[in-house]
Amino acid sequence: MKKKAAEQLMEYLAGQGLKSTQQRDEILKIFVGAGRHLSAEELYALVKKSYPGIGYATVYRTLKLLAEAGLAEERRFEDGFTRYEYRATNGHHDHLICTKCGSIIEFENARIEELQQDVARKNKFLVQNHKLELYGLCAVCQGKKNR
Amino acid sequence: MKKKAAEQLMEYLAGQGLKSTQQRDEILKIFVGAGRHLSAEELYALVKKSYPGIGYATVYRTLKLLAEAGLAEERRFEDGFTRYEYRATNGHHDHLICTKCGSIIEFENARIEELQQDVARKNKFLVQNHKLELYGLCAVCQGKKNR
DNA sequence: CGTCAAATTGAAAATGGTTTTCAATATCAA
DNA sequence: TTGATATTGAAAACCATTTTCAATTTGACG
Repeated sequence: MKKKAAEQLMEYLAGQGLKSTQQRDEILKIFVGAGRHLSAEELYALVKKSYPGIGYATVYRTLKLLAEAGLAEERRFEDGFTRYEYRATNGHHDHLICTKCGSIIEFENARIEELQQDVARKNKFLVQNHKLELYGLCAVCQGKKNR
Repeated sequence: MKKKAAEQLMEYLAGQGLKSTQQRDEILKIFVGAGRHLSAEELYALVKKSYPGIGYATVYRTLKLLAEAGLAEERRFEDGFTRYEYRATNGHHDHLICTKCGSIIEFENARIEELQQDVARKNKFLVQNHKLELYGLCAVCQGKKNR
């Protein structure tokens, strides 16, 4: 029984006494439709096409809003700026990030998660969330010659 | 046969045609002495005590230099700014980071590393380095009441 | 030892991603 | 409709980090 993203946003807004706006709907639609990790800048460029009047600030604000609403996840990789990923129903996952072309592959590994819990337990640490990123070369980029 | 940090820096500088300066020596000494992850700001404050004339820019520049020389490792956690860690002889390790007090616990887990390689292999990905961070509450902070 | 080109420094200005301000506009409960 | 309140876009502000630039150090060479 998956809830539609638009619907989920609506509920969150209502619950917080916030308002539904054209901009928020449009941004969410494009964000979900993109189906990949987007930076505020990339999303701004995309939204601009169908909603030319959109402002940079609104994209930033909406992205944070979506994160609060549980619709987006904020991620900071090593390239300096924050990216957001649509939080679909599929659970947590980690990333393989190509340092050459920037492509991102997602993966999940239950055994690794368990081992993480073991480590936390040994340190009497209560894990709220975690981040695992493997940086390197994707299959395509390994083939290319350097430089 | 561990090499002294100061010596290692000297060698790097010589090899690169760079110069040894009082500031660099002082910064390195304090950095190594601190024995923990430091942001540029924190290090600047520490160095200021024994070398009041030090400039912010010099600390930033030296930190990058130390990273290039292999003496420091650059890390970006989720708190917005970059921290540096003295790269001792002990190998790679990952982090448990307390979201309340900011304390950092290091750990190593060979089995997790192996599983990461398995994941990479399955995706024909060549790992150059990785980052694993568990965010949550340390033992001390779990005891405190909220707010 | 002096010289002097080249590297380094500190202060201040610049950068660049992100956030805030503010006046104008849109939303929505009544 | 109205009115109180949230939202928007543009521009300014933020803030960690980087760069600029004139003055100062460093170190190879004579």
